[in-house]
Amino acid sequence: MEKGVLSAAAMRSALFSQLPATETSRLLAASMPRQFQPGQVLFHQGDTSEYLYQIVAGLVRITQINSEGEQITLRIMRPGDLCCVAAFRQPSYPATATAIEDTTVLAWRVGSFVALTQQSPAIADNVVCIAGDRTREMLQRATEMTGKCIAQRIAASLLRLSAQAGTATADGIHIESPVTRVDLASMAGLTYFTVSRTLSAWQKQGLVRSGRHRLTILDMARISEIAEPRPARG
Amino acid sequence: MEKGVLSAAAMRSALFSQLPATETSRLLAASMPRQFQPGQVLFHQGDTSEYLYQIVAGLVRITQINSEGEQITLRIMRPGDLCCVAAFRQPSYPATATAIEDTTVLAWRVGSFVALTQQSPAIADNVVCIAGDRTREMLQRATEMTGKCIAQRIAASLLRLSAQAGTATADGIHIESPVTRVDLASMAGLTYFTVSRTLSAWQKQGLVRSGRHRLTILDMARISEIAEPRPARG
DNA sequence: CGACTCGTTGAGACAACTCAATGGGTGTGG
DNA sequence: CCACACCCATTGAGTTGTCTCAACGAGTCG
Repeated sequence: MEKGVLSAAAMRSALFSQLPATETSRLLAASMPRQFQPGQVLFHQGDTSEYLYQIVAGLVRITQINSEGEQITLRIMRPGDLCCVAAFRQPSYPATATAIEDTTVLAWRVGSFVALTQQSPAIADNVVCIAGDRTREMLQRATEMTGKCIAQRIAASLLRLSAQAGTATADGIHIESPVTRVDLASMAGLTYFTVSRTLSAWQKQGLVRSGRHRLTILDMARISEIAEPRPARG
Repeated sequence: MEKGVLSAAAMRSALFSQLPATETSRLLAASMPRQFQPGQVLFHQGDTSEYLYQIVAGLVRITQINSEGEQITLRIMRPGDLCCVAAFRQPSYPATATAIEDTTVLAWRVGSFVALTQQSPAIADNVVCIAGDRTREMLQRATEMTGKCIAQRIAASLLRLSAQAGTATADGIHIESPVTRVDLASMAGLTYFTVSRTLSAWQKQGLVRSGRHRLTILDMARISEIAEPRPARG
């Protein structure tokens, strides 16, 4: 990918949002473009945090190992997302990031990135926004996981997944190849089998269309309703 | 509480950490001390976010309503904690905060706090640190909840609770009155009864001492081991 | 066309939930 | 000072729902 295209793509992101031109160029100047192939790991859980990544193209799966030794998919990162806010001022990465498509990122050394935020209130402000957003999402996720009803957890994970890795089509939201129901299961903290059963049932009801390596949400409204039975207060 | 004491207490916190004197006084000048009695609500989930709070004394329970309509305890906030980072640049509070002891806070209007962070890189830096920390914690929590084994979830919640609301005694970590096993159940996403059963079993093994409105962790090491069976990989 | 992989489905086991009843502290009023 | 009532915690029995494991079916690739 060419440098101009790369920075153009990067600038449509929360990190670069509403930044004065000087800050934008400082950020870009300090960044290093890097490429990852599917399966390549950007960083491992527990590694000393050296780099921050802004995803420009591709898809990245963020996983954590739970106490039973299973890989839990926390979220899918897409172009525009900043990886990983939780490591920002921490000694080590809290999770593992794996490219699941050909992925292009801008990388910053943690030290230089911190220096930039300290020099530029505008950048710092954007980082704070992103961090708040991410915290809120994880808060939400932690709450969702406490629900007893499995269908709700699957529906909630499905919504999350569709927002993070879905593409809109005529039929509905389409979730493509590298993201399988294995991801769905590991996001919802369930078995494979249970997810498969639930999706089968939903398919019979016309809520989703599910197949080999692909998944389409046909009736977004009802999936949302399953995830959140009583329309959220507030 | 007197103003001097109040600010002295506030300054031993992540928000004020390593702040130049000018920033400290600006923060303090913009703050308003407020008092809450047990049961009083600092803010409700879904309310427009008007204030940020730094807890100076007391204890605050952060809860969220899950899709089944149950109150989930997300964490307990203690003196030094900043409430709530997740609302920082968000239109509404993502959770409800309730005082569970007589609680003193410093409050900032969101607008003036944002202005301060935009003027002061040092403050912004601290906020980012706090947000990163909180995100990491919730990330961890979301992962813990995916575990099938109930004992692990209870143990993990117990550790979290003891860190957030425990006091060290000769016997072990003591978790006192306003935090009951109802909290523990709602943190772990379990029923009352299941938590009670598990704690009984642990009491027989001498891991905890559990009673009316009080709970002491006697064998921290083994509780940790239950929470994290295979010592976390690095 | 055959081998392989991914997804579905079924039967049985087991663990947590539901609900009800009992036990034990704590505080109050006689 | 004792007895009662109340609240919190414990325990038990039955039910439900997910997990485990195994076999089957379908789609994909060579």
